[in-house]
Amino acid sequence: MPQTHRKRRPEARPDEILDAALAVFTEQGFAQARVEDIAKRAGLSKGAVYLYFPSKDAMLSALVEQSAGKLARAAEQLVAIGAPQDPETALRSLVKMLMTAMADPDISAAPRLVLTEAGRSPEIAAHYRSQVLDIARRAMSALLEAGVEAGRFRRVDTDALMRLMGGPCMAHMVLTTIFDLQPQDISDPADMAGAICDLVLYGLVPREKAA
Amino acid sequence: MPQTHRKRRPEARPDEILDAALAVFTEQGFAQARVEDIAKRAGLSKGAVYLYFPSKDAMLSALVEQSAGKLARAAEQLVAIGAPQDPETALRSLVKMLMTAMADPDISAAPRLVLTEAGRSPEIAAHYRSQVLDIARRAMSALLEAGVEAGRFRRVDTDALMRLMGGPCMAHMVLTTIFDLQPQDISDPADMAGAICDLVLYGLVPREKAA
DNA sequence: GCATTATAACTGACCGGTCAGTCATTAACA
DNA sequence: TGTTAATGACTGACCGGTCAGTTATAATGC
Repeated sequence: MPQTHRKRRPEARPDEILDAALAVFTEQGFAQARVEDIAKRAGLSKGAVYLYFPSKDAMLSALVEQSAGKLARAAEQLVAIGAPQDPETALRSLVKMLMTAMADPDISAAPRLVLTEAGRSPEIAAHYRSQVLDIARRAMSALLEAGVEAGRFRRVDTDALMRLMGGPCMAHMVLTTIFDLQPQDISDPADMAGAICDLVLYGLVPREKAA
Repeated sequence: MPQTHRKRRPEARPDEILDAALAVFTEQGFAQARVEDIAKRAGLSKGAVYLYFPSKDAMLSALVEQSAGKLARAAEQLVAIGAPQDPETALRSLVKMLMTAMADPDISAAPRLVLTEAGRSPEIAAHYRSQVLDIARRAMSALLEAGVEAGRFRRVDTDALMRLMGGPCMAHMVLTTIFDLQPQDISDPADMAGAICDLVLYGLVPREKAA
């Protein structure tokens, strides 16, 4: 048997397995994904996977843990830098970033898994909630406060604003990845982000006719 | 009635089975739900279920088919009646209805199943897309057009507006049912709908400072 | 009315396939 | 030679779907 010299790299294994797991979970969904397929893709046998993870569920948890917060922290940083100078531009950048991220299957893979699997696993839900939703909420709250302070924003409800910005991004993800709408059927994420920010910033009712 | 052994009621069976299926799917998720449990809950044996449905998948499809469109048609009707007279109030009513529906676990059960299972079953996705999304889009488009005609709304992008109204409702559903946020952790759906409509109608930027 | 036959609703043991997780064994090093 | 990484055949549980058999009800004959 020709020696595949790809052995003895225990340090790198966990990440390799998680990469493979993300790919297979994304392609097949968690329940349909077979551990053996994950192992194959990582260049291992099934048994070896169990040297690094105690169960299939643990792989999902680790995956969520790894990717959860990455995006939220990026958003947090973007707000921290941009909001004090120009809250409006910061808001636009934030939505554009989020929308673009959700349109990218690689980036949205983990949130998508959470969406479909969190109902089955309360601990994943709780983890995601604290690691992502809470961070995002803090960032949005800070952004809004900066805008209000600067007299650029009305003092509105943080949660309403958060859902108004986050909801459409989630919708974009659902439409493209779950309902499988193709790019030609759906607006470019950056354009959509722009249109949504325009609407939220300036309102549906014309300015000259404000009630 | 004297006969507690309620048997032989073939006419009522399919609906009884679907009711049971919805309950079990909602509690356990589709993959985890056992056909035998559905049968038990419907007061039947597993075999009998297969007299009425050819497969477990068929039960899910029938369920989606049954409930899909109900909400969309209600929305369509609400718009058809309200939009010509007062587009702004119609929009508010529409969002309130949607948000309240998504906050009710019984009503949102089917959409939630679609969200988690559509990725696995392209035909369910396609069906939901044509029966619900397309109807909703037409209604929103008509509402927007009526408002523009009446000079009450700016002419904005239909899809952006749709996502801006639908996204937060979906978010509400996800937060309450998937992340299991309790009523005390989250705004009342009607209040949230009001806050969101206020924001979208009048914009985040104060009127007196319009750019 | 009552007995007999026919029919359709229903049952639940069973089959076949799948797959997470285990473990005896082997290969690769030091 | 001892240790560690890795293998993959195997186990056991699970569950969707089937079907031979059972039972309630209706139809028919007398």
